[in-house]
Amino acid sequence: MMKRNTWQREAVREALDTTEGFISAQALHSALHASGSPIGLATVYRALGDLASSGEADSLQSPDGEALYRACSTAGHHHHLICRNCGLTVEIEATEVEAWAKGIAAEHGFTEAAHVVDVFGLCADCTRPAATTESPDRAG
Amino acid sequence: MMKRNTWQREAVREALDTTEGFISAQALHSALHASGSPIGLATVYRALGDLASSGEADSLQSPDGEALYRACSTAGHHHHLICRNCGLTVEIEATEVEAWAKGIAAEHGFTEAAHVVDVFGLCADCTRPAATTESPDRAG
DNA sequence: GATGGTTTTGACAATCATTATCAATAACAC
DNA sequence: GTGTTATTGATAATGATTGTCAAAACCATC
Ligand SMILES: [Zn+2]
Ligand SMILES: [Zn+2]
Ligand SMILES: [Zn+2]
Ligand SMILES: [Zn+2]
Repeated sequence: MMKRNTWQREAVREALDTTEGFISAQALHSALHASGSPIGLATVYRALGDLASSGEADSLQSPDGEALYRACSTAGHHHHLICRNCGLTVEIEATEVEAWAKGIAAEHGFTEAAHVVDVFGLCADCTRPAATTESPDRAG
Repeated sequence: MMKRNTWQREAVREALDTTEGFISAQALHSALHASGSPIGLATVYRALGDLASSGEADSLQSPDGEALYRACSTAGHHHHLICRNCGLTVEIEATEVEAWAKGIAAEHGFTEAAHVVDVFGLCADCTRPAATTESPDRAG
């Protein structure tokens, strides 16, 4: 079962690359359609799933259970600092946490420890006194 | 709009208390029904939502986007070490992680930082060579 | 360039968790 | 007890994700 290259997969990869922050499969599909692509929704789901499992994309569950994806720039294992207002995402290393997680697991007799570590907050821009009434757009 | 006490809410709280590890709204509803309670599904969802937002219960999103709940024994903010096989959960404090999260956020100009930090693994019991063919039950 | 076995696609149906409805019911202050 | 009002629950609605499967696209080979 050899993988084949299709413009659809390439389109998804590219769309994801040009997207700032995390985006849902639905949103990415809309974006592609908006830019004229006739790609199907199911295909976007499949492509994103593949990218995620091959490590080319990061994925996480939004608080309301939606799966979000993001082009992954750092090769190895890493985590994210995400602006909950504009979606801006920073890839971060968490050496301390890696060690801590491993330690706490061992300490309790757990093996094969994996972990979920994400930090959400307001980026510098979004922090500027919301007093200015205007707030940055949410998800492009 | 004053909150009222109903046997339904109490039932949910109790069911959650007697449950080891995290459980979904659907599963908790089934469990209640199984034990003879005629409580409605929507009510279970509402009760769990309330418990979670009042801090009496912890909640997290399972990898497949399901919301899971657990009676919270520790009052303050804390994290979890969860057995991905049997659901056994250990509440853990992580002073280091708190500091790290706060630091990394500030370092990047982020404010109002919150974080999601959970460790998944196999507990000591579940680690015993799966060679014994038999494995502990999943979710009660 | 044509051919053929396979993989991939996509329109649409099917799932499945969660939320919205809204009339009937139960809490509780008086 | 009575009235006001929050709560319940059967059911419909929503919305994301997955399954289906014939048609289309890939690509190694002729
Ligand atoms: Zn922002
Ligand atoms: Zn890590
Ligand atoms: Zn276990
Ligand atoms: Zn914490």
